[in-house]
Amino acid sequence: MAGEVRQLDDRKLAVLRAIVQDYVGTEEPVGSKALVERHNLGVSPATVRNDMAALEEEGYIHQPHTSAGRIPTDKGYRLFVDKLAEVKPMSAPERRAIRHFLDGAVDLDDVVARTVRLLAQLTRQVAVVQYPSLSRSTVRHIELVALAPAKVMLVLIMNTGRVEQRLVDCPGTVGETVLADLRGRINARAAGQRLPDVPGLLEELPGLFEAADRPTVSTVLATLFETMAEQREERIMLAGTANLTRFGHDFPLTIQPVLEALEEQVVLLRLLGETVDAGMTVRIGRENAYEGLNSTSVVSVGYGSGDESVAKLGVIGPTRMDYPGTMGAVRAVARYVGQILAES
Amino acid sequence: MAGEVRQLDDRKLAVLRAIVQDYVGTEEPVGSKALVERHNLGVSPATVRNDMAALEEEGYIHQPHTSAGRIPTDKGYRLFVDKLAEVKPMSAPERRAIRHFLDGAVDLDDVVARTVRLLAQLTRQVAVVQYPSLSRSTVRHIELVALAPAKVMLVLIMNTGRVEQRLVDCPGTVGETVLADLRGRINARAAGQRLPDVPGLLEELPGLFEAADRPTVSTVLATLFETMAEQREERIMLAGTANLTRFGHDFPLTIQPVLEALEEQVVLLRLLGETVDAGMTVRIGRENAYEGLNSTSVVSVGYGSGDESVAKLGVIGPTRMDYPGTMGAVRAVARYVGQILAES
DNA sequence: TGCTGGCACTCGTGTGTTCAGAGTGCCAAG
DNA sequence: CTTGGCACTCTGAACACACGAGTGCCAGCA
Repeated sequence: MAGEVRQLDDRKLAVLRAIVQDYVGTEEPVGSKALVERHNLGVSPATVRNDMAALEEEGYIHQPHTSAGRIPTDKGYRLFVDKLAEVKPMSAPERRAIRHFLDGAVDLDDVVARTVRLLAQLTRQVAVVQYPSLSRSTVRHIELVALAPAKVMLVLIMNTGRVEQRLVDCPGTVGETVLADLRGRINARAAGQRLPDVPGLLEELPGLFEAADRPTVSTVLATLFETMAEQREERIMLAGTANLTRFGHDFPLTIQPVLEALEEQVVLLRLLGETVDAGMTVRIGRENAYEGLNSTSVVSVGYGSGDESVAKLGVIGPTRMDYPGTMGAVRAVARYVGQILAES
Repeated sequence: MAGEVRQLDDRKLAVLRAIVQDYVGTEEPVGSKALVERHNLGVSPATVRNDMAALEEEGYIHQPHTSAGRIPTDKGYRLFVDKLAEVKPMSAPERRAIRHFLDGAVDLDDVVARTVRLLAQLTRQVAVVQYPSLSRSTVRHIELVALAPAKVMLVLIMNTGRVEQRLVDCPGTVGETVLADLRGRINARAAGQRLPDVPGLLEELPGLFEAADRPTVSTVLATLFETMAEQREERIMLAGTANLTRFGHDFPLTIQPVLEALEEQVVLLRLLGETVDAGMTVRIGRENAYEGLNSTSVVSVGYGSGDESVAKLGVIGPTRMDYPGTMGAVRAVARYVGQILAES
């Protein structure tokens, strides 16, 4: 079976590249003649036809019917992305525009909202941005406020600027001194720690209080842990669904499952979750686990303040998309969001 | 010009009603023959034709081309909704299902999320739910927490269960006693008041403090007012966009502007804002101010805990929709959400 | 060995025509 | 005012047909 992945010579690769580029541009099957006209390959259509036959043999392209041009397959796009395309850097004016647009953000919500819109606009596709994830972020401060004799408000502030609050009904009256003590101890241990580590660090805390106060302490802690756990089911923001209308000819069939997928936060989260931490991830067509997205490609990447990624963002579009341009836009936006987060 | 709105006799109205019902069901222009067959009108097709001619004359129906059936116009739907249709109450099992589904909600976000999903599912259309509006809601409690010598956290809790928080950078160090004093005075005046009224009530507050503390007090108040004002630009939740695929034949053209509208929170807010406070509002086709929604109808209603509405919800669908059913679902959901909010 | 031009063949698309059916408007009679 | 009848209109489906784009194959040439 050594021939399975036969070596393709340079010209065949060039032909594949040209096919992808043309098809992405015209949205129509591309034939040998048009190909040599538009790209100067230096050979005749007949030669190209031979190469095309070979490419089809290997499963990189495919023709809808005899006597039609060729269309790249998922496998063809894959090869294109892996070997034949380079991420197209944004132009200086584009970079400036991105920077400027994101700089205007006033808070975390606004950063995410602007990012997702920007990404949708730049790529003219559906953009998805995950809120900076709690499980990756660390505790900046935890505040406890007595609102009533047996009611405490719990506020959790994270390094990403995100704030979560919860009302706690305590089993008994809570003294201000106990509360202050608890607040101090919690912050001493938890501040600066990653959320998932916090429960372990606070385990022994109830034991340090008098028996009478223990139920209260436990209740507060339980709520705190619950808040952290709940929030790990993270939020996502979406934009550019109107771009789906430019999807293709066989509209309703393609678009409906996509719209359904987009409404399911869980699906989107899993989608982004598949992003490899290190670099940009491209999932093409059937490579996507969710079958509603089998005719789409997902380009995603992690972003974060500093060097580690706290969340992910990406775009969803037809497999027939401009990969270099899309990847360039996604990378650029991720980079700038990271900077913005680092600054604030 | 007395003839402009000529009186239509009962049978003509019955014919209009039948046309609307049939067209909504079949999505196809309805002719005189089919009409007498499906509804027992007790007259012949020829008679119906005469009535149809009259209805067309008055602008209630319209035929796409000669020798085609009739389609209701916006004006026809309007008459149907106003005079010919009754809101169709939900069945007992449906009501139970709604109740049960909403009862599972754990917090405000969850209530809104469940509501919007439920509404989309019940009506098989796009559902829109506005978060309980701050401008209508009242202050339950305002909390000030000293986080650092010159940093105060401001927490605003509303009767809807919504909580907003803001960090305040004070011009100078803030004493705990001053803070406690301020907290007390703010709550004494603002608690139970409607958000828009609060600034007026706290106007004179800085004057009650010593000159040294006034800058701090002013800063805190300014932030508080800002928070309230900012939040008045309210949030909206959306579901059921996948239902747009069932929109019609001439797909992309119709759906794109709708998707665009749905992405603009501002548009949606204005849309819901047009809801008349008292009862259910139905905007049909061109009655909608936003032209992207000219071929859709919007059914909306206010909801709230107790008797006054704190926010609005509704659905967006094709003008060719089942008005009685949709209105029934919208009304029922609004009612139950109100109950849930009142209970919690 | 590999490229090229030529050639026959395939097949989808667009155009034109026909035909049936649904629906209408009008009219005269009940 | 209602009804049955009738001639007319128009759409949509079905069909035929020609066109052209595109292919595969082959023989010749570097």
